[in-house]
Amino acid sequence: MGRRKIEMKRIEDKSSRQVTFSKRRSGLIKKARELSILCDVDVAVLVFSNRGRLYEFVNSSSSSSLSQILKRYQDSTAADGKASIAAVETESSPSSCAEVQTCGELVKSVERYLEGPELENLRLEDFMRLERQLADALVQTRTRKTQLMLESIGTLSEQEKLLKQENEQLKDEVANLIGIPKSRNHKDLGVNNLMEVDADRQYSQPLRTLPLLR
Amino acid sequence: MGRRKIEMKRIEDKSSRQVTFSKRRSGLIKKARELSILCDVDVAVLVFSNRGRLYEFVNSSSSSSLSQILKRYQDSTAADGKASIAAVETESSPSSCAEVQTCGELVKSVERYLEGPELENLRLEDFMRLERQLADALVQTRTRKTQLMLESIGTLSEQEKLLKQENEQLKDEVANLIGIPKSRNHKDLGVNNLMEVDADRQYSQPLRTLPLLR
DNA sequence: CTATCTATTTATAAGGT
DNA sequence: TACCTTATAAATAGATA
Repeated sequence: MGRRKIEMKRIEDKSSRQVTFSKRRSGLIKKARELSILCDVDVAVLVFSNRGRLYEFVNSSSSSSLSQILKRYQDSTAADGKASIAAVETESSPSSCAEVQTCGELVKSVERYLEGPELENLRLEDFMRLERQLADALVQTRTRKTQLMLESIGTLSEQEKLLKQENEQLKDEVANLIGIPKSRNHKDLGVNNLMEVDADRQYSQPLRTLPLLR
Repeated sequence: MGRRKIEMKRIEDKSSRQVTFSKRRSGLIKKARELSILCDVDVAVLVFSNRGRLYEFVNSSSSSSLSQILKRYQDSTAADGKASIAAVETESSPSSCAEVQTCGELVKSVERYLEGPELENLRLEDFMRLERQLADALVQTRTRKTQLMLESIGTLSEQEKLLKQENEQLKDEVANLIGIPKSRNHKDLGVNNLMEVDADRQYSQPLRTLPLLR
């Protein structure tokens, strides 16, 4: 429904993809709103941009747990967004494995709690409270996980940069030792090229999947 | 975009509302699919019909936590459905308040875990595992909550039945004692009618809102 | 990037089968 | 009930500011 028909495949041109994203996203959310009004039903639409931003529609009349879940989800991503800014300037990931014991203990207590016989003796109110608190814990856990992922990415990209510099230096040294047969030609330095490709992969893949893993 | 423009408000005619629901729902999902393809982004659309049926679109390329959350959500509601059948034949809710201590302890350990300084020393893998386990715990908690709600409803409906029987007996006794002015007429026994209405409300309202509270 | 402007395509309301 | 038809409303692709 424009000047001409378009193929149903990924739009390759970045800027027109962005424009289409903006237009169609608002169109989708408008349609969702109309559907919920005209037909008096609950509708939720979530759209994640490739940069991890969340655009959502949830009709307000649904005070259902669905909207609560989605709101929580939104909150967690909002928190992540702030975390991502902070994470860049954080020092490299500590990865001390000493405290895993604590994690195991927590998990065990959760499992004990949910599987033990005392489960039968709790009241509805207790479960509603527990539900809220578990959901909050889950949000916080996810936020921390994303933070760690961003830190990993930062560390890896630093390492990549250092390796590239080192490679350049080594190439220069090799060229000097041999005697400059040709100027720096990337094609005949297979090993170094492979390393660069590997480094790129480590750097870019987490970025592509990260918004999905929150 | 039809033969004529329509007002943006709930369609009152039931059958044309149903037709519009069907058409616009599929339109919305088509648009969501197109957006996800053209712009290479993750999109989720959830539509709940008034009869509780869920129509969804989640673009398949996202093995994301979003679809996982929604799948979990679906699973938990499916599990709840089975629980509802079993819950009717369960005995009345125990509501022993003795074990709340355990609940508080669990919550505290979760909070301690997420707020304490040892949080900084855990690795990414630990948080991914913790996330899964918290999500599972959340699903189980929600299932148990729904079960308890259904049990409450069952108990209330039992009580209602017993109260009605008792009322009938009392009416008969009163009629016999006074001397049978008229045969059992419901209209002039205002108090009993009020009780019946109340009992009905307690029974039917939770049923109507329950799917939203899962 | 954001907003407007139209020629077109697309969605769909009303009606028919 | 569910699926066609078609006139019309709405969305939007591409261009332009």
